[in-house]
Amino acid sequence: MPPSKVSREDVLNRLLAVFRRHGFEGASLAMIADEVGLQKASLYHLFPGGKDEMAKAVLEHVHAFMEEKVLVPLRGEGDPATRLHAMIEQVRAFYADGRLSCLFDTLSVGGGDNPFRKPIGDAMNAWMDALALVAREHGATAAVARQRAERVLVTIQGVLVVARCLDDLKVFSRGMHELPAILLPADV
Amino acid sequence: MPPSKVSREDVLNRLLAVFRRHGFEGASLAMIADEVGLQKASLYHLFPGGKDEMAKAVLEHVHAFMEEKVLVPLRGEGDPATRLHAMIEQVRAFYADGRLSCLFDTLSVGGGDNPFRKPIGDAMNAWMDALALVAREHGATAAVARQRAERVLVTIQGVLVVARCLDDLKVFSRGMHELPAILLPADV
DNA sequence: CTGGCTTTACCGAACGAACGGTATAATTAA
DNA sequence: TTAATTATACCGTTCGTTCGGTAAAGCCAG
Repeated sequence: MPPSKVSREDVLNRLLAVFRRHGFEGASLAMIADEVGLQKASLYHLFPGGKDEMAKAVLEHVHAFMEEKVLVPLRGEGDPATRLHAMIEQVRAFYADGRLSCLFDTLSVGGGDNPFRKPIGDAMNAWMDALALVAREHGATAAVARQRAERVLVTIQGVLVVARCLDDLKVFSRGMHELPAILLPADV
Repeated sequence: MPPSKVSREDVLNRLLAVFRRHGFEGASLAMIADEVGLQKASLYHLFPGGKDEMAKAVLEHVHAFMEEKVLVPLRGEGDPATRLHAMIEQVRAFYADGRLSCLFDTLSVGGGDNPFRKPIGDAMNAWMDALALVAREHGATAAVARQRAERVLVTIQGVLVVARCLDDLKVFSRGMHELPAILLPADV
């Protein structure tokens, strides 16, 4: 067989870049093929299910990435503050300091019949669980921990949208800076 | 002349509903015509500039609505807490308690060449200014007031995205509940 | 080795459908 | 009649998708 022009990892990362930037409807096959560096027909060889399967695969790819780089460290050893800071650095990198949008945001638009909603919800819930665990270990009750974890996710998604709308990366930086105080406040 | 089937106000509100739900690329003219209750040709009579002009008009419509229902009350008389609560009620209604997405979010996806970015940024800045004014009157310095106003906007945008991704309206409600503590904390 | 066979990765060309957009005629209150 | 408004039909383009086919690497009997 001929050698792959691009590894599957690269293909998924480039698909991620297109979908997070233009959304599902906004990303045309021509645009995708151009960005990935393959012809449309080649994309259908890799993803027989077409555009839907590409987006699904990207969602799974992001989930695996998050599991490895975010959730495992969050659930790991060390004191809560250190683990949270590790997550924050990964989040900074993943969103390029606020320059890139969240795939969950861009792929969750559209009616409730949107087939991406469920995997997105699952991923977000997993993220929230891992954050709540850290808050619990810091001393919060289960209910309070969950509330604080939710605030962290709300802040991350919020700064991404506001930074994009205002075209101001500092909004993102400030938001990241506030996360420790949100999840692990000094009093209890 | 034949009577208008729908008032311009209605047309704009229905356009708003389509764009905030499906985004710009996701909203086809067929879908728009169906939702608005007009034929495509009628839409082009109302908006000769096509889909772009429709989205621009919706943005202006939202801006005018916000100016009247949100910014003016925010800048008006009465104590800061009362004015903020008035805004929160308007926000609740505008987003249908979290069921509807933010037009700024759905129309700001895509590259930086997106023509809607500027009006969106202007609208958000105006909103932030009005919020900062309230915080200032509550006793905060200009810098702190701006920071708190930013947190309010981040929270609103954040809960909208998270509520949509988790399909959980309570996220929105909880976020709205926290806004007074964010903009007008008890100390200072 | 070696030749043929299979498998795999990829591409050019084309498909019908839907896209955004535009003419032009029909309709209708003033 | 007239002018605003809507309806029908259609334009060229792009959409997502499919098909037939090419070429390179692995496999294995001779």
